Amino acid sequence: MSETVKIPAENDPPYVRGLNVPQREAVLTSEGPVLVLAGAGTGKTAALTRRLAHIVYSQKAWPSEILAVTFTNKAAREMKERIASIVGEAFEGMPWLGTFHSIGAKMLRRHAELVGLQSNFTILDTDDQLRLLKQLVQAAELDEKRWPPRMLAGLIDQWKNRGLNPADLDTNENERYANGRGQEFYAAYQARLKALNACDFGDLLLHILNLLKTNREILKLYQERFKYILVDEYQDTNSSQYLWLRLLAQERKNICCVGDDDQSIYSWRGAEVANILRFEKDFPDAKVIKLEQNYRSTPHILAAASGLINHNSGRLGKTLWTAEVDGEKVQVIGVWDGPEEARRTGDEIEALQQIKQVSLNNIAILVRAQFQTREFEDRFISIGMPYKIIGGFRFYERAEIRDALAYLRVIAQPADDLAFERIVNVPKRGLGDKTVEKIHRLARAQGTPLAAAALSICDTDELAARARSTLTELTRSFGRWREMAAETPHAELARIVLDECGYTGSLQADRSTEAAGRLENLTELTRAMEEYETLGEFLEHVSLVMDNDAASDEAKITIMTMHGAKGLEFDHIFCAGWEEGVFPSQRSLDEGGLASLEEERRLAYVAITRAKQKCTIFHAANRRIYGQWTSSIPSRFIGELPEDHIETESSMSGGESLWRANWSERSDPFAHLAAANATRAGQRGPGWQRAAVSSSGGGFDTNPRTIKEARSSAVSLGNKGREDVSIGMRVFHTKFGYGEVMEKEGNKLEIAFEKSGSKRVLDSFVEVA
DNA sequence: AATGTGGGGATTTTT
DNA sequence: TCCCCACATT
Repeated sequence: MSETVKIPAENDPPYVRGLNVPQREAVLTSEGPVLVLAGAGTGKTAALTRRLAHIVYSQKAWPSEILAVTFTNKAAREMKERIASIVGEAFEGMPWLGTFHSIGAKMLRRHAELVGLQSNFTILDTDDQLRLLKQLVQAAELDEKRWPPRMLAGLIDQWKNRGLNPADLDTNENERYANGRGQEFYAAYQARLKALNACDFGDLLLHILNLLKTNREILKLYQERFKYILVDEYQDTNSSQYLWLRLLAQERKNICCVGDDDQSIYSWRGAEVANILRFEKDFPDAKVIKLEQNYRSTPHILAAASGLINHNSGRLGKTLWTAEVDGEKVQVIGVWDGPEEARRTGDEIEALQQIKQVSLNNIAILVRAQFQTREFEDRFISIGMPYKIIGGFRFYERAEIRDALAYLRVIAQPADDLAFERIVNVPKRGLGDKTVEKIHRLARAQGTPLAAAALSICDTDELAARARSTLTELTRSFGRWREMAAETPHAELARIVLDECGYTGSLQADRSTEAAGRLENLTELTRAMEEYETLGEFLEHVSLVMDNDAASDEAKITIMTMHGAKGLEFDHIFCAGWEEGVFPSQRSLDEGGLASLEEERRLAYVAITRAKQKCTIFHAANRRIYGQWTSSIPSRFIGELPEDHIETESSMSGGESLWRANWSERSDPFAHLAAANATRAGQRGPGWQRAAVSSSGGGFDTNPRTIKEARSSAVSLGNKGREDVSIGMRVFHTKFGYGEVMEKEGNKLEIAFEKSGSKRVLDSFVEVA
C-alpha cells in the first residue's frame, strides 16, 4: 500500500463517518461471510463502497485482490467512481470490479484454450444466438412452428443459468424440446459456437464454472487471488453465478452479499431469491445485517410501499422506517382511458414544473411494458414536453450498428460466419440466397469458415458471372481492410469500410425518415470507437458494456419500465396503467401463478420506492390493447395500498353520464357513487371502493383540455419561437418525417406531415427541409 | 434477386 | 393495431 495513505484513527475512520449503526457494521465486518439485507433507499451503495474502502485502507488486501461483482455496467461504473472519490489518488482502480459477465469474459480470455476457444473469441448477442439456433433447427428439418428456435434459446438459457452442460440434462429437461432432443440440440449448438470461436452470454459464466469445478489449479489461483468478495444485488444471482461465487469463496470465506429479497424482479431471467437462504445454509456462521433506515422517501410513500409488500408471503422481513416527517400521500387517480392518462400525467408534470419549479430530470414515468410508452410519447410530442425513453432498443441492437459491427467482426475474426452472413448482401449487392447457399455448401465441404469459402469459390465457375465478380470484389475489399487494420486507427478504418462497402452511400440515397438517424448513429459509433485502444477491446466493450445513455444537457422526463427503474430514484414518480391484466400482467399470472403475482407485487414495490417526494398512480377504465378496446378494472395492488397513506381521485366525475352509458354493469370499477352500488363494491373488496370512491376531483378540471389550452398559450407568450420557420415551409421531424407548417404559435407548430398527418410539435424538434 | 401479401404473435430483458 | 416472418410474385 502506498505510504501516503494514512491509517485513520481506529475509532472513527473517515469512511464510516455519517453511517448509521448497521451500515457501520456492514462496512467494518470484513472477515467471514456477511449477508447484508438492504431495503430500498437504505444507503446500500454507500455501505458497499465504504466497505471496499475499509478493506483497502486497513491494508487487508490490494484493490487487485478484491472481487466485486454487480449486475449492470452502470452499477459497476458508479461503484468505481465512488470508491475513487473516497480512496482518492492511492486507488489504482479495481481490475476485478465489474459485472458477472465482464469478469467472466476476462477470466475466460485468459484460459480460453482450456475450453476449446481462442482468446479472441466473439461474444454473441441474443440476435446472433437466435439466428444460429434457427439454422440448426432448419438443418434438422424440424417444424419451426412447433418448436420455435426462440423456445430452444430460452431453454438453453435456463440450462446455462442453472450451470447445466448438455451432458448434465436429465430426461425431464431433455424432453422439453423436440420430443426428447433437447440435449442433442444443446450439444450441437455448443459445438457450433466452438467452431465459430464464439460464446454466448451464458457461456461466459458456464465455461468458467466448468473450469473452476474441474481444474484445481485454476480454482486455487482465483481462490488465492480474491481475498475478499463482494456481491451487489445478490437477490438477482442465478444458480450458475451462485455456484461460481461459492467455489471462489470456499477457501477464505470472506464474502459479502448485499441484496433485498423484496426487490427480486428477475426470476424470469433465472434469478433465484432462494440464493439468499442458500447462502445462510452454505455459510452457517454468516453474519446477517439488516439495513432498514430509509433515507430516500417520505413516510407516506414508505408506508404505502410497505403495506403493499406485506401482502407477499415468505419474505425475510425487513421493516423500513424513516426519520423524516410529513410529505404528500400517494395519489391514486382513475381516468377514462389511456390517452387521458397521458394527458393528465402531462398536466401534472407541467404543474410541477411551473408551480414548484421541479426539473424534468427529477420526474419519471414508470410503465409495466414498453408498449405503454407510446401514448406518453405522442402526448409529449404534441405539447412539446421534452422526454426520453429508456430501454427498448439499445444502441448496439440497432440494425445499422449491428451491420457496421459485423463488418468489423469479419475483419477482426474471419471465422465469424454469423457476421459474414449478416453483411454479405448488406447493402444489397446482388448476392442473394442462392449464392450464400453455395458458399455455405463449399464451406461445409472444405471445413472452412464462410469468408474463406467465399474466397475460394471465386476461383471456380460455381457462381454466375455477376455474382462471382461482386463476391470477388467483396473478398478483395476484406483483404484490403484487414491489411489496413494494422496501421489505420480503427475508428478511421470503420469509416473507410462503411464508405467503401457502400453502406453509407445506400443510407444517403435513402430519403426516408429513419435513414438520417441511422447515419447519425453510425457517426456516433465511430466516435465512440476512438476511445478504445484496439478493435478487439472496442468489440468487447460493445458486446458487454455499451449502453445508450444518450447524455444531453436539456432536462427531460424519463419514461421507462419499472424493471429499468430499479436502483434509481426520482423526486416524482408517475406509475401508469395499474390495471388488472396490465399490471399485474395477465401473461405473468398465466404463466407463473402465485409466484409471479408476488414478483409483480415486488415490482410494484420497487416502483413506489423510487419516489423521494411524491408518487402518483394511474389506472384507466379503458385501454386499447393490441388494437382492441378493453375495459379494465384497477389493479389489485391499488386495493392493497394502506388507506391512510393514499389519496384517491377519479377524473370521471364530470363525464359520469358518458361513462355510465358506456360501462357495462359487470366491469364497472368506478362504483364511485358507492352508495348506489354498495353490493357490487362489496364483492370487489376494500381496495376497490377506495380506488373508486373518488374525491371530488381534487380541484382538477374534469376536462383536462381546458387547462391544457390555457397553459400552453401561457407558455407560448413568453416564447417567440424560431425565426427561420414560417407557415408554408417544408420541414423535417426525426419521428414524423417531412411535412408542411400549417400554423405557428410561439414555439409550437402545427405541421401536416406527409406520412403521419397533422401534429403539434415544438419547433426545436424540426429542421428546415 | 428484389419486392409484395397473409398469418400469427404480441412482457419484463441488468449481460 | 402493428410488426415480423414465411411464402409468393415480378
